[in-house]
Amino acid sequence: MDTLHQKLNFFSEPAFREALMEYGKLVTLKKGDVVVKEGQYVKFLPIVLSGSIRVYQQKEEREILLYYVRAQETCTMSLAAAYFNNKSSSHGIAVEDTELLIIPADRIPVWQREFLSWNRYVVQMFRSRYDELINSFQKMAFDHIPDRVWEYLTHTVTQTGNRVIAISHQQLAHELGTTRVVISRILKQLEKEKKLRLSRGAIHLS
Amino acid sequence: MDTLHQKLNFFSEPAFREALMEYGKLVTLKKGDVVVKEGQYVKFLPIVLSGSIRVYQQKEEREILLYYVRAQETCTMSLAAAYFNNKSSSHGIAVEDTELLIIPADRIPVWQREFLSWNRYVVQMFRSRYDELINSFQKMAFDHIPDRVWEYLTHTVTQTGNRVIAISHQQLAHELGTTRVVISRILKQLEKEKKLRLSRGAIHLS
DNA sequence: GGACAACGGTATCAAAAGATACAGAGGTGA
DNA sequence: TCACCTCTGTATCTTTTGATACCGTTGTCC
Repeated sequence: MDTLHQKLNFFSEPAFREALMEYGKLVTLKKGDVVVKEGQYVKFLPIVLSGSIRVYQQKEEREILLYYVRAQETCTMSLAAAYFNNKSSSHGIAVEDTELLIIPADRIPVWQREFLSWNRYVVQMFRSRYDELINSFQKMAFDHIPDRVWEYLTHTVTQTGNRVIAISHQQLAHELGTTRVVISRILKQLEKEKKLRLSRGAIHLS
Repeated sequence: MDTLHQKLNFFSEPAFREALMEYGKLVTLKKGDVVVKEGQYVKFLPIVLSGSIRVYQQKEEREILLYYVRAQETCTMSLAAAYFNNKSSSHGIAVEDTELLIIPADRIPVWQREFLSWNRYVVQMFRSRYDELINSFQKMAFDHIPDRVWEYLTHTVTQTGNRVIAISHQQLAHELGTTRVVISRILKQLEKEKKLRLSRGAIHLS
């Protein structure tokens, strides 16, 4: 088991790591636990140490996946909301067992000015979230669903290092913003092309 | 003609306005002038005082509109690039005559820590750009093109306060990421429904 | 006036994706 | 074992959107 101090050394400034240890509180979440709900004030900013959190918005029955917060990342939606003391406009749910360091909201503006590490970290996070979103946007706009499905699958395999993806067609449809029937159709086609094998609740890439 | 000082008083901190006046340089652009090109290093951060700049990305023949930088706003893409001394991944072009205050890139991390006004401004800008993009994303994903066209038109009318919109079908198609024929079809339909009148190069809302 | 380019109208065809419906397979718990 | 729920396969039909092609109009520049 790594110590907290070790887990934080992706921040280069020692003084800043000290501050994180002093003000941060370690929290452990079980898969499915809710981190934030829409409408709640954001009093603590989470930094993920291990595991991952799914952040999404809900508008009139529709769900929009914004991003996953993974190890060493933070949630920019929470950050912005906390900074201005606004309510959250998103939901966050742990998709697996997750360790968080939570930071009191009032530290944000202080550290923002005090620590270069933090400042760079924040700008970097905003930037990469924005880039991610542009990317999804572009795919949504220009790529056909079969391509997006295939990309999702290969991407997941490289991420997890496992050629077996445990997901139902329904969930996958949800991730890509379409319907189950469409996904089943496409997956079946991919199976015919020998690119994968289907089984109940799982997809095996070839 | 407003003085520069007056134009900057959307920043509340007087000391910060002083810094802006000291380090910033006023630049005037003509419609069509290029502000940044993809691949260029970003040495100056623009803050728009009047007019507007269109920021977009170009990927394999496709164009993605990111946002317009309008009065009192800055370009978050430039900000992030400048902060990390990266090349720009976007293009920026003045869509009308535009006044800019340009700030040397090295001021950004300094002011970030020195002035609360600036700090809040930056976070606020990141947040609203992100929200905008989520919004477009959502519309792109769930709304049909006719609805998006109509929304674009009414939105533009309220923005400009003018019921006449000077835009060609081709341009409009471009804005919404579709083709001219589709737009012509839809506009004709809206005209039949008496919601607007068409003329060459312009659309008159009823 | 004539050449030319941008703009707009419309028809036809094809592809992509969504909606709906129904059936069967697998797993679980009483 | 039976009831029940989730997951998957598949067929049919419709809607939406894109692609292409062709033509007339308008405005501009020599």
